[in-house]
Parts: sequence; C-alpha cells; structure tokens
Amino acid sequence: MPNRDEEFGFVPDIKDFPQLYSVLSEGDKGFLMENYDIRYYKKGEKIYTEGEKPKGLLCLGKGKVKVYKSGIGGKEQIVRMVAASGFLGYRALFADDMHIASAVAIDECVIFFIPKDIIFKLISSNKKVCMNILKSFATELGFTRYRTVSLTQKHIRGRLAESLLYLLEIYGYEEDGQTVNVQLSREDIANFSNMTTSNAIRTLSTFVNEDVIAVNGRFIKILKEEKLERISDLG
Amino acid sequence: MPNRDEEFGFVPDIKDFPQLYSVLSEGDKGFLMENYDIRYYKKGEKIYTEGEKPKGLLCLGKGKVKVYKSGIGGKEQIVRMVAASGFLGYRALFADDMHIASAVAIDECVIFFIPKDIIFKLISSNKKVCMNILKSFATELGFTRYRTVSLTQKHIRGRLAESLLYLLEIYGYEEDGQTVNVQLSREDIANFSNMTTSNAIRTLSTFVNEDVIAVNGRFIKILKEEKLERISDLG
DNA sequence: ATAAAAACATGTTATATAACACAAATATAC
DNA sequence: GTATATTTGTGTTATATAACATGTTTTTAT
Repeated sequence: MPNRDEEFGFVPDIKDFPQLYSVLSEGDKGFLMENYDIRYYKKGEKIYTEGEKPKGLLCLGKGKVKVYKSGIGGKEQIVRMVAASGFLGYRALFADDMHIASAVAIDECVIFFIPKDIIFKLISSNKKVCMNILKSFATELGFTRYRTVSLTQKHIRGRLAESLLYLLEIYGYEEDGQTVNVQLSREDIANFSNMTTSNAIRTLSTFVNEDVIAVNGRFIKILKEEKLERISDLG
Repeated sequence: MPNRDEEFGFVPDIKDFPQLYSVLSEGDKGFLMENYDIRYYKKGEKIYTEGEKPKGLLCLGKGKVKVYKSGIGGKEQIVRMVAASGFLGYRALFADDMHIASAVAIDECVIFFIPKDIIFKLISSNKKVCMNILKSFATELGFTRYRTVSLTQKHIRGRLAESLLYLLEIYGYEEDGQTVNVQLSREDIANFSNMTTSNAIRTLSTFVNEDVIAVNGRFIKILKEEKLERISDLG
C-alpha cells in the first residue's frame, strides 16, 4: 500500500497555507511546524459532526468540503462550500461551543490540524493571525447574511442561479474556462439552494433549454454567465 | 433645552462596556478614554445604512437596535436584534467592506464610537479584546446559521414562535416576569420572521386564542414558554 | 456479469403562504 | 379637535413549490 503522500502525489505542508504561516514570526513558524498534524480524507468521509466539540483549528490545504446543518425532519441545508486554502470548523472553536454543523469531504482532502492551545498561543503573539481570522469570520458572516435573504426571498430560479454563481466564485472554472470546477449531486445542489431535489433537476433542465448552462452528468458548463446573473438578481 | 445626559437621566460611560473596557491594560484604558465619542439616537433614527463604509467600532451602551437588509423588491429582512452591551456594525469594519445591512434605533440609544485606528491598536496590544471580538463573531455566525435553516425550513407558526423566543432571549422579561422587554410593530415582527405582515398578525392571533401568549398593542406576554418552544421545535 | 441500490428525470396533485382587498383602530400632524 | 396617515385586523383568491408517484439511467457491490 502506498503511503498517503504518494497517493496524493505531493507532500502537503502547512507552509502552503498563507493565511496562517506567512504572517508568523520566524520563531512561531518553527513552533507551528512542530505542533500540527496532517489528516487525509477520502471523498464522502466525515470531517466533523454536529454536536462534537472542536479540539483545534482545521485548515483545508487541498480538496473541497461541504458544511451542512441537519434541519427540520433531518432535511440537510448546506450552509457553506469550502475550497483550499480556508479555515474549517473554526466557529465552534472560537465560540467555545460544539459544532452546529457537519463537514464532509466531497473530494480527496488534506487538512492541517492545529491543537487549540497552539493556535490560541499563535493568535496572542501574532496580531496578523488574529486579523486574518477576524477577516475570515467577517467575510463568512457577510456571505451567510446574503444567503439568508436570498434563500428566503428569491424564487427557485433565482436561488439556483445564485448557487451556481457561488460555486463558480468559490471553485472557479476548469481549464476549459467554462466548466465549474466542482461536481455535486443534484441532491447537494438542492440542499445548497433550499429546494427539493426534483425541483433542482427540473430547474437545471430549464436552464439547459434556455442555453444558459450545459450539463453533462455532474459537470456543469456556464454558457451565459451574464444571463445567469440576471436570473439571480431578478429573484 | 436639556443636555443629552439629563435627557437620558445618566452619564453614559464606556467603562460600562465590559467586553471592551474591562479587558484593557491600565495604559490602554486611559488611551481609550481619550479617543472615543458618545452618540445619541432617538427612536427610529438611522445609525448606519447599507453601502456606507464604517469609520470605527460602534458599541451599543444603551437601547435597542434592529439590523436589516433590503432584499428582493426592497422587502426588508431583519437579520439581527441588538441589546446593550453589544458590538454594532463591526462585520464591515473587519471585512474592510461597506455595510451590507442598515441599523435603526428602535429605542433611545447611546452608542460609543471608537475610530478604526484606535480599535485596531487596542486589538493588537490586548489579546483579550481580540478574543472577545472573535467570540462575538463566532456567536453571531452561529445564530445566523440557525436562523437560515429555521427561516427556510420552518412553517409560519414555527418561525413566529422562534422569533418570539429569540426576542425574549435577547431582551428578557420586564419586571412582571411575563412581558417581553421590547416593543415591535407587527411589520417588524414579520420582517424578522420572514412572513407577510398579515400572516404575522394572523398567527399572533391564533397564539392568543391558544393561550400561548397575550397581546396588548405592542406588548407581548409569554404565557406558556414551553408550549411556544414546542411550536418552534415542531417547525 | 448480474443484482441491488442510488441518482436522475418528469408528470400530477396538494397545500402553505403570498397577494389582494377592504374595514377598523390608533397614532400623528396641523 | 379635526383630518390624515399609519397600523392593525380579517376574509378571499392566486400561485409557487413541496409532496407524491413512477420510470429510467447510472453506479456500486458481489
């Protein structure tokens, strides 16, 4: 059996996590290097679960993650899609609270784990680390507020269009410059957009008929980004 | 004309804002005392507006504030109700972004204003200030996530019940131990609960008929908190 | 290679809630 | 103190979307 580094084709290193490593003092860089783990997750693997208490900070070094809450009758609402390099599960850590959402790898993922006491130490001696985490919070809170209004006020077409544009913003295009660089099931798309799976499928089809997107299995091409934005803005 | 201190019946002082003042070093306490403003707002006055850029940190020392986003077709969604002593408009400050919501006093309010450079200086030299702000963010992000799921998944009765319980949590009871210590219009209640004003009025009436609450104008008495919780949990 | 399960697709029906209409009560302004 | 505007209240209708049903395709497991 190959070791994980070979499996992933590269040696993951927290030095490649700029929000954290690049703003540390030389001394703290060394301190961090001796005090973190690397964790590997396969597609579909649970990273953390609602109700657990976080033991440290998770930094997504590689891969894609969905974060979701279990709602009424177990209906899943995806509250966040994460790309590298981003913090993960840090809300609960800083609220000194349990996780209120679950995280699942939708890709092969590499995650750097920094124990609670280590990251708290780094924050207190490196104000830029603090400011970066504050900024992550501020950005995510802004996103979440936008989403609350969109998901409650927009109609199905607007919600789906917005979700596709968000996925594009987070994951970008593949090399062809058209295909959104993430593959989700129709159910995931529905759970991200607050609608039933049937309606996600149906509405994707109407977008295809309108030549706004093209669909091939789970690969989605954005053909007319402007039109998608108009659909999103109209509600 | 009386000065504002007399009008409010007390001399507001940032020393009474524990999240900030009590965790400062002696030197920084003095520094802060020389570098903040006191601002007064009457009921209905705008504190900040969507699109503006924040110039500093706002600390609500007294009063009640609603924070809302203007959504599709101008439909208002209240995203937060604030009580003293809480931070206000700080998301935009730390995201280095414009305000994405507006804030209005629903009460007479006293707000301490700390210029941007001052609060950033205090954060870098007092790690507890940083941790308190991180905690505010973490708590609010948690609240916002819960709300997203509730507002999208719960039915009208559940949404309204949850809103009433949140108002209770934030503002508490009046001296009688029954009346929620905040007076909102039916429209505000509707905009907080993602429903039309008509449906807020109607559903409040059914709660009154079920003896769960009692209503007298804008004063709402919680008669059966447990039952209200059950309605909220059922969705 | 075959069976079983999961995901995808589409048509029909049911329903929660918005939209509309209008009346009464209350607050605000002159 | 009267007029005007705003808020509250209630009944009716329209509609967006969930729920359900059923078939097809794709993936996974053995």
